[in-house]
Amino acid sequence: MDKPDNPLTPSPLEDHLGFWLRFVSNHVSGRFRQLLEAQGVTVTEWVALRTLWAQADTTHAELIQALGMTKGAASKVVSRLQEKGLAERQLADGRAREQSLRLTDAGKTLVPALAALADTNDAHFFGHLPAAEREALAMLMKALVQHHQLKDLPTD
Amino acid sequence: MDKPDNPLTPSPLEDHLGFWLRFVSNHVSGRFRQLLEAQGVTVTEWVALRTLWAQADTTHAELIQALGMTKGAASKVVSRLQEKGLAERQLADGRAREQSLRLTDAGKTLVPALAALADTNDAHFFGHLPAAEREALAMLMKALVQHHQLKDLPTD
DNA sequence: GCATGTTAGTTTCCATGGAAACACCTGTCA
DNA sequence: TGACAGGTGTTTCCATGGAAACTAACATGC
Repeated sequence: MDKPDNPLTPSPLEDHLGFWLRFVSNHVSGRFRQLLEAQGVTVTEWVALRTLWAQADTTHAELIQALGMTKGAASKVVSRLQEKGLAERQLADGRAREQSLRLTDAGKTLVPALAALADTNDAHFFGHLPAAEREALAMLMKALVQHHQLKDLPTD
Repeated sequence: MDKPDNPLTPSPLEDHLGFWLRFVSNHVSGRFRQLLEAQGVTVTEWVALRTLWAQADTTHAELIQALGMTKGAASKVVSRLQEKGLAERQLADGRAREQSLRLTDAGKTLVPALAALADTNDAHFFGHLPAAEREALAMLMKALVQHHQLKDLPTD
């Protein structure tokens, strides 16, 4: 955090809060990725599935928003889910272009199982912390989001 | 964090600490990525440059460790840095295979500038927080790393 | 009705990283 | 010395995502 006293001796990576956040965050989602992998699903696909679950008929635009990806990438995610038989595209009523996205029965069955993995993973990493500490961390993250008006989650 | 009362209603993504960590972390490194991009460097390349800076003659193995990537990917990073004229490979004395990696003069000039960007970015996101809060967050992240024995930073 | 600009979604091209095959060096042991 | 096991680094192949070109449908004005 502190400014280097001398530009010739750049501050070490570990001096940055961003470094530690990224370090932990990458491990958390990395482990989650492995759990999902065993179910044949990527993290991106999980977010998409979770989004489609939340709302019966989801718009392509809404999915883009939820995934924080470009429309091209989002389109490909849907195609992958379709190939896996987990979701399907349907034409919105009357429209010949706008789609409404929805889970297949297989998708509907899978989501709760994957959600359990997400719960498990979060518990694995943070379960040992006292509730107050977890709450404080969540509050701080949300405050940062609020303070900087951070919008959608960039998948990166 | 809390277990869902009913598996049919999976807990929302936002209930997970991992979600918020990832949300913030991705924004932090996303913004940093943009800053670096203006200098023609990727985040991975920055970490590599910073590593080579810290130690005059770095081993390929040490770089792999620092980047948290596979040796193949690390090899490609070095090639990119070489093409950009920022680093170079040299054969370790006597050896015909083992390399010692080092910055070029251009690389040495660039690192402090990029380090300033890193400082700037961290300050941008966390500078408004009281020092105690920043410290607490850093401590918590380091404690998590310690508790779970997290090793190198997975680039993801 | 139809031309034209806009919008929704797809496809193509490129960059990056993991996995694994590959190429080659080094050390050891017979 | 010479085979061979293990280590070091590169290359190839594949998956994923961004950027932008592209396609098709829709709306609007004439």
